[in-house]
Amino acid sequence: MANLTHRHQKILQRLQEKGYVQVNELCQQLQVSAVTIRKDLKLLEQKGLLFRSHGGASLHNPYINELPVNEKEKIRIEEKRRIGEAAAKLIEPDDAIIIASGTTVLAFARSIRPRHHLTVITASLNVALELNRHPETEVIQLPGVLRKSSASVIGTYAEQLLQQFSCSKLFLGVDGIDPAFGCTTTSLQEATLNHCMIQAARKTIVLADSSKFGKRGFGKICDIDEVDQIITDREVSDTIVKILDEKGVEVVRV
Amino acid sequence: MANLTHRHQKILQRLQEKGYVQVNELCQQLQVSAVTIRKDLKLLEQKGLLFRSHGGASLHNPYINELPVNEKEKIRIEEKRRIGEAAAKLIEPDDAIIIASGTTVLAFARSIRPRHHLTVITASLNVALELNRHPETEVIQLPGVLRKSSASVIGTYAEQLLQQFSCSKLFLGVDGIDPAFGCTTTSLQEATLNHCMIQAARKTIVLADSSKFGKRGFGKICDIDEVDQIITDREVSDTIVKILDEKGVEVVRV
DNA sequence: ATCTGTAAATGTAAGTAATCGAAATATAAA
DNA sequence: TTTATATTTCGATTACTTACATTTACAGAT
Repeated sequence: MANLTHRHQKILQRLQEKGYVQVNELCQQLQVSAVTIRKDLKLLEQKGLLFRSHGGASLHNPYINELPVNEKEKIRIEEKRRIGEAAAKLIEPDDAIIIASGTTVLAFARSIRPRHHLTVITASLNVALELNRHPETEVIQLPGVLRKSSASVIGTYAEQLLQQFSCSKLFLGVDGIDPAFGCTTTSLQEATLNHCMIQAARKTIVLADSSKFGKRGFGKICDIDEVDQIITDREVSDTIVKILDEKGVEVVRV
Repeated sequence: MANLTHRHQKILQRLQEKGYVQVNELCQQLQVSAVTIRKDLKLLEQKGLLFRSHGGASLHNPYINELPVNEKEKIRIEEKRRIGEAAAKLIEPDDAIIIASGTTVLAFARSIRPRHHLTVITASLNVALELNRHPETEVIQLPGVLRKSSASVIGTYAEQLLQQFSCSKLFLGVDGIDPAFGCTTTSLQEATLNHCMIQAARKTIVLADSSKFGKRGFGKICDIDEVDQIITDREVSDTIVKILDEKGVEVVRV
């Protein structure tokens, strides 16, 4: 019957189906006044079960999902700095490394203070410019079409050129790490290029803060066993670390 | 569906895909007035989710500030700006152009405000980042070893890749123009790459302020008759212009 | 069984705020 | 200049909040 909990169930059910509900709509369907619906939505919002907006409510926070690069960079900035610092310590004298693209590896590039000769191959223009400041570092820029959002190259030119190199380490940033599905990123072309990078390097080191775990992006880069090492922050659970360890992936938490 | 939050989501989604959105475009797609779209963009800008620009908005990351501001750039800055503006007017709809490297062509890149589709191939990372802001422009970055002083690539990778393109125009910056000896630059490798660019373009346009005339750099790029047009400032003497004219080079003084 | 008080649930009404577009004005680009 | 884009102002519409009234359910008293 016309019960409060009953209404809440209906509202949440509808929300699951459509991702969005409207106050007007619900009035009619549930045969109650708009004020009541608003009170319901307020309660459900307080419980964190939905997000209120003018005229209705939605299941997901519309603003937290797809933040642009600048904003993305501000998020978990401290974690990324620590991850970058830790990764920078892995660089050895006369290394030749590949650096992919993304905000995490840019933080890494900023942490590199080479004291010996270092060769870097990168797809990211920002990483290239950052490392070009160091006199001991030779930077090789990969070619290709520039992505608007990330200022890094993609495409077959880069993939072909990568075949001519063999580097000691690849430092890779990803959008999602799923022990079952592997590593993913938002764009398919970026994923393809990243996979070519893996093949051009003897060791693959993934840099990813804890928010990336359990997520899946659109484009699959590789299976998890193709990764040698993951550097992340302390918020990653022991359970995940154990699963990854069993698959032969070393996880470093900083 | 006519909801504010929905619109914001759509706008952000589109931004993520294309890196740029236009007010006009969004009006039609979302079936609201331009005023409303502007209000939306204003709100999203305040949230730090995008950057507003005339006629639209972009994700434009302000890394452009990190350009190497060496003394080279400061000198003859006004002349270079005027030369750049004049050169920008030569761009036609659906052009595919090559932009070399140097401070003069960077000034040129900043003057480009494309209204039609434009494809740009460049060796300079700064030019690439600058043009990456424009939604209508497809930027192709050439590969190679990064030069410390100019943040542009050199080397055989770029030379080989250039063989795969045929562009309508090349915009070239040089260090010296000598009617008898030809065009020169400081580095031999840069000269070689520049010559490959000339071969990949149907028309070669040299951008050079008056101080470059009569000088010779170390590396020879080409003979003077390989140049179709030179854009320079008014301080170049009539005598030189006449000599160049006889060799089939059109000189534009701005 | 029938009152009666209390609290929760819901509705009504009145005032407040948000949304949005039209027109006028201002500003920037060509 | 002309043209395109921005901003401002205003009014209409819709949604929201608040305060208070009504209903309902139920416990305890009569």
